[in-house]
Amino acid sequence: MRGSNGKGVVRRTKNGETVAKSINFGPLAYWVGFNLRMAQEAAFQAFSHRSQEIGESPGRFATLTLIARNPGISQTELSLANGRDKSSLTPVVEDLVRRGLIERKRMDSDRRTYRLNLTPAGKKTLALMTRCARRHERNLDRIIGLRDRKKFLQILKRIAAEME
Amino acid sequence: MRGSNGKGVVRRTKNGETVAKSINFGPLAYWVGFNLRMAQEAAFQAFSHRSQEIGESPGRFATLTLIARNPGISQTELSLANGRDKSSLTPVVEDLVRRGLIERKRMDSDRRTYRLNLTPAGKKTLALMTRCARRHERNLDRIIGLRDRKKFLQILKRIAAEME
DNA sequence: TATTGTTATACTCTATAACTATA
DNA sequence: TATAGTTATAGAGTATAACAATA
Repeated sequence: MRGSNGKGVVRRTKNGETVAKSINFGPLAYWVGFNLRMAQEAAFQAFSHRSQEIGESPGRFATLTLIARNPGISQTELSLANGRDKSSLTPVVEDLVRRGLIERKRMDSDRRTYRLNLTPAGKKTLALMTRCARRHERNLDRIIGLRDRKKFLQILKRIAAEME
Repeated sequence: MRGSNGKGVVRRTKNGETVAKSINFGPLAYWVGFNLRMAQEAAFQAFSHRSQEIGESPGRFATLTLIARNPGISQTELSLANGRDKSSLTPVVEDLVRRGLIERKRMDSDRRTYRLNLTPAGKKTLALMTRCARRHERNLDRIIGLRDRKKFLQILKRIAAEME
């Protein structure tokens, strides 16, 4: 959430002036849906910036982690695992192969299917991104507070699982 | 989160079969960042579907609410309020004017600026969307539980405000 | 010179449908 | 016929930079 804090807007002009104008957010202020989106955008953007420092994107991180944890996973399984259509995965896999982070092997038992695995370079990159993610998580933990973290996570999982 | 529940993937084939394959999410399972994204996507998509029934998108809803609550707001103020660049707002405002939901008036004191206001039709549409959002919120409340709602909302607001 | 809003343009991420090759 | 993965294509949603009108 850039430039907004839920109560007002702070605007900075080019010559360094600061102009504050109070904005009424109405019901948006107390609705979970809106605040969930704002929180996610802020967190996602922060993680994006960290990832950029090592030349990767948040999406690549999830993909590499899933391949690392499920060696030999197929593209269809992978696309189901993160809830995207398999066609969306094609350019991602292509990019990761091109940059030598993963390798694809045809299955012998079913030659339509590819098995995906990390290369040593992919493992190295994943390790870098994982450190990056841990710093990000520490930052989130600081904001959330350790006492409430478990409950907060539980609720997020329930929303993802039970939303109609 | 389609097809995934954080532990496994359930896949339905065309002839009605169900194939379950267990997926290891590794650290993604307990990281707040990832689960925040999954929760937001699930909630956003559910709200999208509800909105579509009345022919609007979630983004239009926030825009209309901000105009309703801040009559005469300018486009720059509006774009700052929801953290987007003003150029992103141009096609949105254009669309809302074209469909007769808002009106623009040049300010007399500064003729570069437009004041935005809802038309009666815009108020009617916003009322519809607000009912739609309340149903969505009730669904979220059911999942979160009333006892934890306040705390959960506080944490979301802190993340949006304090994320680096 | 600075600001408001527009335009031109491009990028990311995603989906649908039609395709191929295999089964 | 059905499935794995690819291609072509399109649609949201967003950003940056340059611009005209106005201040």
